[in-house]
Formats: sequence, C-alpha cells, structure tokens
Amino acid sequence: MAAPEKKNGRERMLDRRKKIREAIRQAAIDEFAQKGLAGASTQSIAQRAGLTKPQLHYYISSKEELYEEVLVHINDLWRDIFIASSGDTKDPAKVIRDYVRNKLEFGRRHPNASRVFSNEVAAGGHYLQKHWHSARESTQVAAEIIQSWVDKKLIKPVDPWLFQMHIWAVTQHYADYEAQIRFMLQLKDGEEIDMDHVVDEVSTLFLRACGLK
Amino acid sequence: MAAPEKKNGRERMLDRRKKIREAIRQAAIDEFAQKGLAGASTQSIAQRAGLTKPQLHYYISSKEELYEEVLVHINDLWRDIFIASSGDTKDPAKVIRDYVRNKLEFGRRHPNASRVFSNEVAAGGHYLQKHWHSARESTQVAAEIIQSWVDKKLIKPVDPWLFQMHIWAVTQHYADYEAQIRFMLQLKDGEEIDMDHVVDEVSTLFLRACGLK
DNA sequence: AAGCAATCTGAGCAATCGGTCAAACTGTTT
DNA sequence: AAACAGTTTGACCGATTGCTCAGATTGCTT
Repeated sequence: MAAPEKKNGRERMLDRRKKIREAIRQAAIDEFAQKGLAGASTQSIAQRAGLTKPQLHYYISSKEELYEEVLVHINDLWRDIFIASSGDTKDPAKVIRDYVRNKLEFGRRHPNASRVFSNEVAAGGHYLQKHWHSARESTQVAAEIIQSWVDKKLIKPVDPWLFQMHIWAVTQHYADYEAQIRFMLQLKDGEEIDMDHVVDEVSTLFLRACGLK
Repeated sequence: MAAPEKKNGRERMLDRRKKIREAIRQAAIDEFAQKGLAGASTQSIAQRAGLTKPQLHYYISSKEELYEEVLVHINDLWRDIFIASSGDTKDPAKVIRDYVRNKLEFGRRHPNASRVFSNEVAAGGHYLQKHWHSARESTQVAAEIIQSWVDKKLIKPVDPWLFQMHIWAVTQHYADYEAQIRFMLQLKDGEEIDMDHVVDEVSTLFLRACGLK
C-alpha cells in the first residue's frame, strides 16, 4: 500500500496554487493583449481567471508586477526559438527557413502573448529592460553566425543586425496584425490563412535577400 | 481702407476653433499612442492640449468619437504617401526604393500617429472598417502593378499581396519599435539611427527578393 | 476534536473614470 | 448699452479604478 500516487495534503495544496497562478497568467495575457497595461483592469483579469477581485489580489501583489511577471514569462517562451537555438549552423538556408517557420508557428500558437510583447516593446520596453540582456546574448550570437556566413561568402553581404530584425519584423507581423492580413487576402469569416504558403513566401523573401535562391 | 487682411469677428472665431481642434487631435494622438484607447483618459488629453476637461468635452462628443476621428485623420495622411509614391510605374526598382524611403520617412516624422494606427490594426481594426475600402483600393492597384511586373518578367515571381505586406511590415517596424532597434544597434542615449543605412538595407532586401539586385 | 495555516469573501477605501450642467464670462454685432 | 452666440468654468453625477482588511471558511495535521 502507501501508493506513491496518493499525494499528501501539502502537495495537493501546492498543485492547486500552481494551477491558479497559471490561470491568472493566461487571463492576464489575454486582458493585456486586448487593453494594454493602462487599460487592463484587475476586475476583468480576475473574471477571466474565474476568481473574485480580492481573491486575485491574494495571489498577486499589484497589476504592474503581474504585468512584469507576464512579460518575463513570454520572454522565456521566446528564448527557445531564437536563431541561435538551431543546432547546425553550417547550412544558412536551413537555419533561416527553420527560424522563419518556428517563429511563424509560435505566433500562431501564442497570438496574445505575442501581442503583449510587441505592445510593450512599442511602448518603449521599460518593463523589459532588466531582462533584455538575455535577449541581447541571443541576438549577439545570431549576428556572429550571420557575419561568419558573409565572411565565408556563403551568403551575399547583409547587415547582420538589421537582417535579423527584418525577419523578426515580418514574422511578427503575421502574429500581431491578423486583421490586416485577413483584409489584404480578402478572407471570409471562416477561412483560414494558408500558412504553408506564407512560410514559403517569407522564406523565399529572406533567402533571395542573401542570395540563396 | 477696409484692408482685407483685417479679419472680421466670425473669421477669427473660426480660426481659433480650428487651432484648438488641431491641438486636441495632436494631444489625442500622443495619448492614444502611449495608453491605447482603453487606457487613454480625456482628462489627460485635455491637459496635453492645454484645456480643462469640460472644455475638451465642449469640442468633442466622446472619447470614442475622438479616437475614430484621429484614425481617419491618420488614414488620410497615409493616403497622401501612397499617391505621392506612385509616379512612373515602369521602373520597379525605382518604385520600390521610393516607396521604402517614403514610408520610412513618414514613420520618422509621425511616430505617434504611426503607433496609434498599428495598435488599432493589431486590435482588430474595428474602428477602421468603415474606411478600409479606400485602403483596399490602393493595395488593389499596387497588387496589379506588381503582378504586371511579374507577367512582363521584370521581376521574379512573388505573391503581390504578401510582397506588399512584407514591405509594410518591415518599414512599419522602424516606426513602431524604436526601442528594439536602439537596443539591437546598441545606441547610446543621444545617438541617432542611421536612416540612410536603413533605407539602403531595406531597399536591398526587397530588391533582391524580386531579383532586381 | 482541537488547532492551525491557507484561502476566500463582502464591504469599503480614496482616486479616477467619462461625461453633464447651470451659471458665469467672453467678444462681436446691433 | 443692450443683445447675443460662443465659450469657459467649477461643481457634480454614477460608475469603475487598484487595492485593503477584518472576519468567515476551508482543508489538512495533530
């Protein structure tokens, strides 16, 4: 007996707490994505998470801190799909294609998180500055890789920083401006965006831009 | 006598009213750019415009209507660029280069307007839908021009809609995400972005992408 | 069953929200 | 000087904001 799958009280409590915190984070992401930091209300966040307002304030210390926590969480999610994360860097075309696909997929999977992050950056990124050093590292590595491709004449010369940013800009666009895309492509209400086509077109854009296609 | 430069009372009054309305619009753009529609307060807009809150409400009927008016105004500003860009369409490279430069310059000149517009589009563009038909026309024309270039084999084949949108995405990025750009390029506080270099790099990106460079 | 910490709740805080209103005040026309 | 439309003002509305707190309730441990 004494089955180990039978959790004791303390464990169950911590489990529950974790779930609630996760629900709060998700609710906050949705709310912040729609209303921004200033426009978001704790009332509404609580409601989305299935809590009362005082209950929410039992778990968080303030709206701003919740916002910051959310940003850090999103930042963590992102780190995994930076250019530098791809293993083999010998084949530029593969690296670029993979990065484009991963980033587009991420945007599709986490549209609200994507939007919160963008809005924060657009607003000046003041709440992120403490954590940007990690992002800096990733982009530094990526820039060095790109520069090495240029040096080895594997690709046409490009500004490694701007090149990265341009990929970021285009892929991010698909995550954040669905309304514009649907409008441009004249999609009906039920219709879905043909992401395979988009991945193709965006990959081709950047591959041609450095002479790989 | 009766010098015509001496305005009568009615004219002076209308002049004054116009100036105030303009101040309100500018104040609203700044506020909406920083806080979004939900986060913006009429109190704060009034302050920025040098007015009291009831005074502001004497000139506008509601926050939402002011927001809509601002969007229409920005939309109008934009149309001028589109029109100004399209001169001779015989030379794809020139058209693309000019458009990129104009769009980047516009973003530099009207960063807050640019941001308000982006935020609205990102939020779903509900307040813009009534006016999007005009934008649709512009993009339709542009798509036809691009397609004709492809047909005449002046450029490599591209999706004319996505190609437009990619240019929009990258140029818009420079307007809306200055914080990220400054961070990526490691600019000090006083330092300015080298826009000539950016124009070069972005133009090259899209020229190569359609085989023009 | 008693004890205890973790959690939840309704009531309520001062501050701000968008917006209104009557009354006072302007400058211009008669 | 009287009349007037156009404008400004302070006081104020009900609703909502972020947030607090004392006390009730819960679930686990002893």
